[in-house]
Amino acid sequence: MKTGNRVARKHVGIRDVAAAAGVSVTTVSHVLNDTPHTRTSDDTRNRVKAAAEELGYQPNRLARGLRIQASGMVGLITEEIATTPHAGKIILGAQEEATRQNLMLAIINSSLNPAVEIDPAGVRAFLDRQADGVIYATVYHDEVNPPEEMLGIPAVLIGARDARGEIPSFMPDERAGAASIVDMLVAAGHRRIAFAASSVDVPATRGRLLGYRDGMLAAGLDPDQFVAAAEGEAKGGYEAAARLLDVAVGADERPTALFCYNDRMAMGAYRAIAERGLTIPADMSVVGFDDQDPIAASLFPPLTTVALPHYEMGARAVAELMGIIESRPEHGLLPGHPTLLACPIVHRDSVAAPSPDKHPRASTH
Amino acid sequence: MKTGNRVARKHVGIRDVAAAAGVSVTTVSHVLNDTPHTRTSDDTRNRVKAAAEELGYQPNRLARGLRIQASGMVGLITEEIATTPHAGKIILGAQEEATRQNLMLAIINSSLNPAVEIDPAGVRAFLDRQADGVIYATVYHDEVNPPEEMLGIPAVLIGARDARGEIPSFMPDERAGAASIVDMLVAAGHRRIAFAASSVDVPATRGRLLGYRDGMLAAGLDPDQFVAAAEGEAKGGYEAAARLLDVAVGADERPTALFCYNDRMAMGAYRAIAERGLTIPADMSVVGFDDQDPIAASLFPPLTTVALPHYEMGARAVAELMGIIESRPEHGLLPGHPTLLACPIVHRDSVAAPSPDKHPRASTH
DNA sequence: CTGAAAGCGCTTACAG
DNA sequence: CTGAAAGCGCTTACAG
Repeated sequence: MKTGNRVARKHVGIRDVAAAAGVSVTTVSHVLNDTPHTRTSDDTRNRVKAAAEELGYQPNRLARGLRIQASGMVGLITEEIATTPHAGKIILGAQEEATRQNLMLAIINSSLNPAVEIDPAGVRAFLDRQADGVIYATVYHDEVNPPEEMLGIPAVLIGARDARGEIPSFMPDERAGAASIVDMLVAAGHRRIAFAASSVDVPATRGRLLGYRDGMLAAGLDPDQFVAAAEGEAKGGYEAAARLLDVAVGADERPTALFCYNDRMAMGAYRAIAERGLTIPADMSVVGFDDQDPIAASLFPPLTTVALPHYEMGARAVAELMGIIESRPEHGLLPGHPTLLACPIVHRDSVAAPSPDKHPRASTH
Repeated sequence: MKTGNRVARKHVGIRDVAAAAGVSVTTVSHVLNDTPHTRTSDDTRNRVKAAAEELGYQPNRLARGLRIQASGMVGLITEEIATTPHAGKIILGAQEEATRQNLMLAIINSSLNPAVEIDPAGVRAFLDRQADGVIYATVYHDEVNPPEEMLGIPAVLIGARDARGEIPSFMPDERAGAASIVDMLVAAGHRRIAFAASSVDVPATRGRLLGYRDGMLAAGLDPDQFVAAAEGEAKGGYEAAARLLDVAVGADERPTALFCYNDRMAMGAYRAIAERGLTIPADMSVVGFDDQDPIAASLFPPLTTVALPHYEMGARAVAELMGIIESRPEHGLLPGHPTLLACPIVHRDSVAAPSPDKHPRASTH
């Protein structure tokens, strides 16, 4: 009993399966892995599978990894992003795609905020751990200089393009997203569409402003008339909205729709609008950007906004990484040409057609 | 050249270091790992270290793991939590503590929301990968029934206690947090402190209500007079606040402070208060719970609230896990007795002393 | 103080 | 169709 039970709970290895099935470990490996170019009699296969099942055999991935020189693990480095709201969706997208690809996702948060220089420490940590590839997700930068460590290995960027043009990347198409929501406003009948811009110079600031201008121009509208910039927070939204609403007191000159740089600004704008006795969306439509949880859905009324493709960036990044690892870059994606991912509009209740009937003067002008 | 360069970029192993230093791999291993009970001459040590440095040697963790039967990786399973706002901080805390412990953190999101039964799939995935231990983080449940897979291995729970009482866990001390913020309100001079409770029956609902009552009772105040329950969202906060404010129209009977079940409800309460022409905090102090980003800081005025110890739960969980792995449970923590972590107050600008001077009648009553 | 050798649990030419 | 054997890169008794 002493001898027998001592090993009873021991880990069952391929050797145990082989013994149980009365075959060699070679054969066990072949049938369990469906090794190509290998024939095995049905009888043998069944015996092996039954034995493996019976013993609850789980191949040791460490041993397998050592042998085939691949850990089956990819690393995700998030740059201050784990703390950033809803960037959890990048992690979620990456993790779920990793599972689909039979990969394990490990993560490291980079404390450094390099703006343009990527922190090599996280990359090295993953390399020490035999990661098969690495994803570096930044808060939205334009260009980034990846460290040397990233150049020799399968790598992909999220939220920033590689300045050297060697590493593939995925970024949100903020410009097109912004343009699409002004298109939507135009289609709803709005002509005086204001933009509460951000005063901080980040790529998103430029992209969304450009998109606003695209949309206005496409509709034959003046892209300069109703633009005010302020800090990209609730307070800034309040200020920008106040300025935009107060330039023209008359309802027939006032914007009928307000596009805010982000949802937090929209939150502030809601207040400025309420203070002026105006109702959303009856008197004023407002839209945001980010689909930031829990703001967008919690506002009165719930905010129509454009969503960032966080989940998709995470998922696409690991799919692409897997492609590189197996050296078949997805869709022949060109390194250095970042892939822009669509930012879809999320329709809620803050948009309505303008109501000229309430201000008949507008039509007599 | 052909022969020489072919292997130039090849991975450098312990054998290469041994050769370069003119010693055996045994010795290299001993000096690089500072193996206990092992003497090595300083001269040899230096040669080995220099050689390792020179060659840029990085031990292969897979090989090491296979040999010592420990992957150096721990798994974090998050139950729908990756999507949940600011739970990213659990991941962050776990990751940073893992790095401190020289562990790698891998994550899996559990799609299943079992309420009381934990999804074993994630646990199994980690076991297949030779994880040294597993952390399961739930959205706040009271008790949970871990699958058999978790029983035999180092494991810890976040946000829920093990019904069987075998797995250690960390949970926020919501009750004490709630009590502490009413204490604070009392200290600021408030006596009529209302509570906008949640109508959904989750542990947090009970804990926070209990804490409110503790605080009121401790101050000799009636814990039943000003309580209204509604959905734990902005809308519910609006409704509950409206009810609480309208019961007594007179300023001398109205609550002077409102404690909301969570920050989203506080967001709605802000609106109800503004609609009644009241100012925060001059006419009405309001506090929330969760310190939910970006609501709490974005409100006008910024909301004083109580924070959940997300980062700490993540960090403590991996520290405890490491203790179990090395079989020295931290502080002799008793399994089954969950460790309650403090929920600190985050002071912002939504609290002031009540202003009886504005309503002199109050003192003449 | 140092090293030869076994072995962790797999995969994979290679031979039969 | 099947198996014996080498080897992935380490660590660790054990011997000297």
